[in-house]
Amino acid sequence: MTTSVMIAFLPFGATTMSVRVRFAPSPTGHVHIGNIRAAIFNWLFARHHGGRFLLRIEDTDRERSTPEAVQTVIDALEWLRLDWDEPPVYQSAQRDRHLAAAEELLRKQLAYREDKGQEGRGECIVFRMPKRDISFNDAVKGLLRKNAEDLKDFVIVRSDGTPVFHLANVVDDIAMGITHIIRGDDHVENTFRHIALFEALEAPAPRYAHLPMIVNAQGKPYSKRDGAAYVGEFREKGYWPEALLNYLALLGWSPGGDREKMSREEMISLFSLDRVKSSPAQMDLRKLTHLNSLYVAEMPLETFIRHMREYTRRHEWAQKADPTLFERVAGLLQTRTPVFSQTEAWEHFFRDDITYDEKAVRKTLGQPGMRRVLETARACLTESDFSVAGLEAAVRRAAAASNLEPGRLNQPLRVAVTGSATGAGIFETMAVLGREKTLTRLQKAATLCAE
RNA sequence: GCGCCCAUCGUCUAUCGGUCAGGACAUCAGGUUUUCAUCCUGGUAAGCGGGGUUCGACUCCCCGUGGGCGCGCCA
Repeated sequence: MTTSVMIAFLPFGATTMSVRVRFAPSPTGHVHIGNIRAAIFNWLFARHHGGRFLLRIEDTDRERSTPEAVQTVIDALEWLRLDWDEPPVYQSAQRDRHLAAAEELLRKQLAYREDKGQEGRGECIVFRMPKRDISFNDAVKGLLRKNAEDLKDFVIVRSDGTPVFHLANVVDDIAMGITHIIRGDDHVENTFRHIALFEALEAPAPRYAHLPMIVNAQGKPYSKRDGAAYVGEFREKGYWPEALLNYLALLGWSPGGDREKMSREEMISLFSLDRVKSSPAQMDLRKLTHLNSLYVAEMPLETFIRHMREYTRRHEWAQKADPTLFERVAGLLQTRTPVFSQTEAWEHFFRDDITYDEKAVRKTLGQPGMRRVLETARACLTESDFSVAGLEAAVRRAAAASNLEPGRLNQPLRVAVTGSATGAGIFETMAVLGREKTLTRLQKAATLCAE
């Protein structure tokens, strides 16, 4: 018999009780991807069980915990639509409660005052770890056990009178009625202490689930230097929240089988802690981007337009862009936009001057006789209407007139008109660009051509 | 150093003792397309090593090896 039976745990089955989980970030000015992933799992778990998802701001570090930093957390959650069910609890406001708990432990001889000498000035309050083994059944890692001799007493109130993380955390969880704690792997070792605290405070311990870390290619914790690491960065780079949510949910969890792309409703109904892996997962930006492009491609055009307006706002060319033209370009480029921030293919539609890709120019316009070929094309296009079909016919005529196979003229035209060798269909592009711009650019491009 | 945890294609994963070890990203080769991308078809690619248990092990156990986490008056 292990001692774990002596510790009161909340009932095992989530169905017979109302689930209350929490996301408890310390506001630092940014929300790390690993943290938000913990929030996602908590949220999915709560929604799956019809429970409550709560928010607790661990703002005990007064230096860093500015209102702006708190807002960053709120923004991240709102952006991903991880809604919480009760007003946020601010840990800094719970101090009396924390200290009262410490006093109670002191009274019960479960904690003691001590002057540790070191940097401390005066006495701090130390929690007395029970002299026996502690074990608990982690929902993802299984039975975890720690021997008594590996568990040391620890400080719960500093000599300056401020409560330490462990105390605050447990006291708040009790006050908030938390039933399941779903958090990062790095907290596993703390759990033994926390369980002892729950017991000492005569509260049933919640069920624990420790999520594997998100790591980089070197197996180290994923950080800013490995690419985007904060929620805000993903947003800036133009990832769609549904795609990021989907991708992050798949990091360490899988519904089984081949399911990958899922709506949030599907994830909610499929989610379960026992399908969470216990090995670390490596972040793969390429897969995220691929998933994102799928989401972008399938969203309603109006939604795409709305977001592209937002993402292009900082570009000068977009500020004065004709709304109708903007919409037509969006229609042309939606399926080739992996992330909202990728606007290279947009720019030339809205500018008078275009920049030519040197390599593309050399390869196409640099061909002998190209100046005459373009002049012929320009003549044919001048006579054409600017519908897609009309343009295609005109280009075919121009190709024939220059003794070129059908299609051989397309790339030179593309480079002449857009400056680039890649892009949407050339007929569609010219149609959207319109007669005036197309013809002007063709004329201009002649100067870049070989004789 | 001590304690704990982890280990399937390059990456994310499926598999709950019996599978030609499946899917996705990436990659390669074809095809479609007016370019690129998309899309379609196909290919390369995995059970860390060694012992057990079992008729049978990726799956269970043990020992290695490798990696991670923890060991604060940080959170």
